[in-house]
Amino acid sequence: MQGDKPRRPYRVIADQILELVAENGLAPGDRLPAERELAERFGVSRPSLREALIALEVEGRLDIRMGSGIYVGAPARAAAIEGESPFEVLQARAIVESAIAEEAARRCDPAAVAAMDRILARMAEAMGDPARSLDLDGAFHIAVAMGTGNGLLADMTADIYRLRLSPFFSRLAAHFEGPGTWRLALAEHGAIRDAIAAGDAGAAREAMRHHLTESQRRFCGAFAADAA
Amino acid sequence: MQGDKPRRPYRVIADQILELVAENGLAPGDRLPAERELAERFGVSRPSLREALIALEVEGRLDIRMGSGIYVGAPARAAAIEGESPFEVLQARAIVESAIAEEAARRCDPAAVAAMDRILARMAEAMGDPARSLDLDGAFHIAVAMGTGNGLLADMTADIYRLRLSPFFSRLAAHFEGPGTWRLALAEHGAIRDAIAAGDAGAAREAMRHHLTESQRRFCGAFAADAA
DNA sequence: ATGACTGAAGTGGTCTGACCACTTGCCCCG
DNA sequence: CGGGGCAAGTGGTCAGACCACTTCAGTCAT
Repeated sequence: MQGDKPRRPYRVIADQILELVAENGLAPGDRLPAERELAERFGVSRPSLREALIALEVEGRLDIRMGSGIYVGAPARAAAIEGESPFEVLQARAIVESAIAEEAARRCDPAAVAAMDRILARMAEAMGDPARSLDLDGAFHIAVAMGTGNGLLADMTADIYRLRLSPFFSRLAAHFEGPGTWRLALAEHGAIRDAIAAGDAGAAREAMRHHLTESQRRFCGAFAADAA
Repeated sequence: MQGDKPRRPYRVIADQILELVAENGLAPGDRLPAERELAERFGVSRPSLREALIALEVEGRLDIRMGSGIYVGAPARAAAIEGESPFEVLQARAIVESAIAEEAARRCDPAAVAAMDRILARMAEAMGDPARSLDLDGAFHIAVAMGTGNGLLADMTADIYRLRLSPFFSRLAAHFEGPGTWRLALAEHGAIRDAIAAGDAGAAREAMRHHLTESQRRFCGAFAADAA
């Protein structure tokens, strides 16, 4: 049972770094202590510390300059990522991905449909494996976006999906995701695929909205159970 | 002037990893070679290789499991996409922002409409100032997204608009943006605002699509002039 | 023949200590 | 006062060792 995925070790250190930033009231552009000092302070080796720093840099929270030091990054990106609630994520997905599915149906690209088919086949095989199911769920949504032939839309879909994968969201989702719900999702995916393959823009839009609305409904049920 | 920021060393290795994934047709869930093998293959030390792996994990492109291996991550980004072309940006905007305008009209939030009004008034005053017009254009689109009451949608709108502000895009756009076109844009914005205020979802959707399609048409004209 | 347990091999995670490349600041000289 | 050089401090990388975890294969018991 996958349950709660253990936290990545570099995450633990990364959080300690963020706490230090907060405690010292460091603002964008302010300099953190040197790696050697941070490593000693947190009681870890420098390579381990660096892993955490790189994670934070990738997220835009830090800016690392060779020979110079480590600086607090520009806030815009970081703040945005923290702020979204699961409901906002789901709502945004319903709005955006419905429009994307509609466009994919207009274009009706056989290669995209073939990719969806491959993913659906693998989803069917992966029913007992929640992590795998989740991976393939994301891949399916990206494949739909790829069906628009617009790389930016695919990127955006991936970006929203990534929010779906945040630890908080995942912990709650674990309550309602199982073979039963993945079977439902698979059927809903199939309906989306069929509408796109048929070039039926309205149906594709409705199928995607239905899928994400149902997902939201399932999620709300899980949230209520979590609160109880 | 920031110029070209030198590439982060772990990025270089990360890109090599992504190439390897692409060359071998690896799909989500597929396993990569072990760290030791990858480090040898790329001619780097294992800690350096790990830094790249962690960057890719943070981005959701890889999934690293202790004792098990490195796997291609959930929503593999459309890796082939280098940079979004202006046409892709405009198309994506038409698709996504139309859906957003539709949702804003459904919600019909008076505060959002008031915000749009304020921006439109300032746009009218700013006709002779292209930079100001551009700022206000962006602000208007974000205000529409705020009308959905969904912070993530507002963020996404801001993110796409940011692409609109890229140097390449701006250079081309400068050919067709002037008081005449800003007057047209203002009128189009007005139509969007009116549809949203009236709670007419269909009209809002069409007004936004018309605005962005017209913007695209104006842009295509500029592109042709640039090529000549 | 099947299932469970154990051990080995392979995996990622971490450390130490050394060295390299880059940046910044200070001092000296013209 | 300005420019150049050097030292100190910074991040970047490496090699080699060891640890914790996972997976798979083989063996034993039922």
